[in-house]
Amino acid sequence: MSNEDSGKALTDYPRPSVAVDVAVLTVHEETVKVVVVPSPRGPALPGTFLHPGERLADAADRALRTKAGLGGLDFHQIGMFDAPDRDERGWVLSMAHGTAVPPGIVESEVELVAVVDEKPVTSLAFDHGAMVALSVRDLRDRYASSVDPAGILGDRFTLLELRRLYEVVFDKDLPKDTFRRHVFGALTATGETSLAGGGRPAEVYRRSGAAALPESAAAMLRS
Amino acid sequence: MSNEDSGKALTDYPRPSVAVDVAVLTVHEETVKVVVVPSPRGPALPGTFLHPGERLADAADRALRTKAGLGGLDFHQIGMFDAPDRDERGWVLSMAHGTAVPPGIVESEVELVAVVDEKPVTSLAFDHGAMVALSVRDLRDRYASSVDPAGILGDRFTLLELRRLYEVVFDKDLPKDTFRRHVFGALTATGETSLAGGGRPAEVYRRSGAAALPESAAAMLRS
DNA sequence: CTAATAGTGTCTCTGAGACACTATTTG
DNA sequence: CAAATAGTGTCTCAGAGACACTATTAG
Repeated sequence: MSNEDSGKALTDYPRPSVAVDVAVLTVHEETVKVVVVPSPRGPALPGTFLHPGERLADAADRALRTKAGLGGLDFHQIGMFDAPDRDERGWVLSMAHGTAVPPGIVESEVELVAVVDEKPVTSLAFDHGAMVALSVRDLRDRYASSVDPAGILGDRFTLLELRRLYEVVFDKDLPKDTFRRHVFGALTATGETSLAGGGRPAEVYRRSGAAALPESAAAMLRS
Repeated sequence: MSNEDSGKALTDYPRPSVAVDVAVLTVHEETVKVVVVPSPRGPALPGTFLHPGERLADAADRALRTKAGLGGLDFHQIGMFDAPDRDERGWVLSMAHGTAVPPGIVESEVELVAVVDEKPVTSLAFDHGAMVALSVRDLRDRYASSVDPAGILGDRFTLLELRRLYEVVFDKDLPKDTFRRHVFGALTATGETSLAGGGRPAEVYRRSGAAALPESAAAMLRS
């Protein structure tokens, strides 16, 4: 905020309602998907109004718990959507948040909508489609500088699983040997192996610490 | 926003005041600086309360015009600051915005505070110091992918001027030949020359179109 | 054995960075 | 002329990407 508006007191202006909406992204069946919930205007992102004195991230958490059965995620602010006519019910600002989760923790009755080319394939209520688009870009930015920071794969995974995840997130094929050399420094081998592939067992890795990727990895991922 | 909160109407909740604050960055005398204005709590970013039905960017523009004599800039949302106790006068959320300007357009009576290591050297009111820090990071992100997108140098400049600007923004020395090869593709020669240096005249360039930099430039700039 | 997948040695070629040389001005 | 700055040719070395080979499983 600021110094006061030359004599205007805080209460002099009508205030907007402030809401939060959350784009919960995941990767399932080789596709980026987003959690949506039913609303009178069709599928929408889970959201809620901010309660008095509440933090935005707490409101986001509350919305996710009550509407999608998801709790304890960490949110990123994506952008404040402030078109005065974005909600016919009145003046409502909404802070869009983004997060990502492993597909397994989304309950089966929660609906997932595929996201292709940064756009949900089903059109969403309000300006929620634009929120999803920005969330996907944010996801890419974060995945370009760190190995699976949202833990979509959980804490143990093979290089094949990791590469498939990155191919879906960045929507491009990635060569296995080059990919391996780019991410290897950010991983720690667990000693375990996985036979999921059907051929030679794959080493199982976990993220090392922050799992930071070199700048060169971002160049590879963004083409 | 979202589907309504199960029966709660829009007016049922007390609403926060919503403010905007703007970190106007510039580069002057080899230093990143930020525009501050006086406030009862000491130097603060220019800001104001959002008027009914107003867009955040319009409020930001209004704050800058009335408090710093700057208009028509383009703003980037930096983050919503929402600590319930961030303003003792009440519950005030503030959307921090960032922008950058050529030093020449800042009127001489407007105060500039140097920003070192992403922190203003003078402590600012409220959480404005944190807003400045985030704005500097945003500035770096934007300058890493495009040539002087905010036009701090105006539309014509020599490579020396451009390199000095980037050295200040990224706080590191940049080799002249390597720097030149990284940015050259994003520039168009004007045919004019500048004698500002005192030696051989320097070619004057302008940004070509979007002036997008290659990914490799980001790697150089971020070390 | 074959098929399938995992992992790596190695080659090539690009290009980033360093160095130094040439070019063009002022005094 | 010397001094200062601008611009570039060239060398080297790292490393990205491609290819192909070896490794380890199942059947």
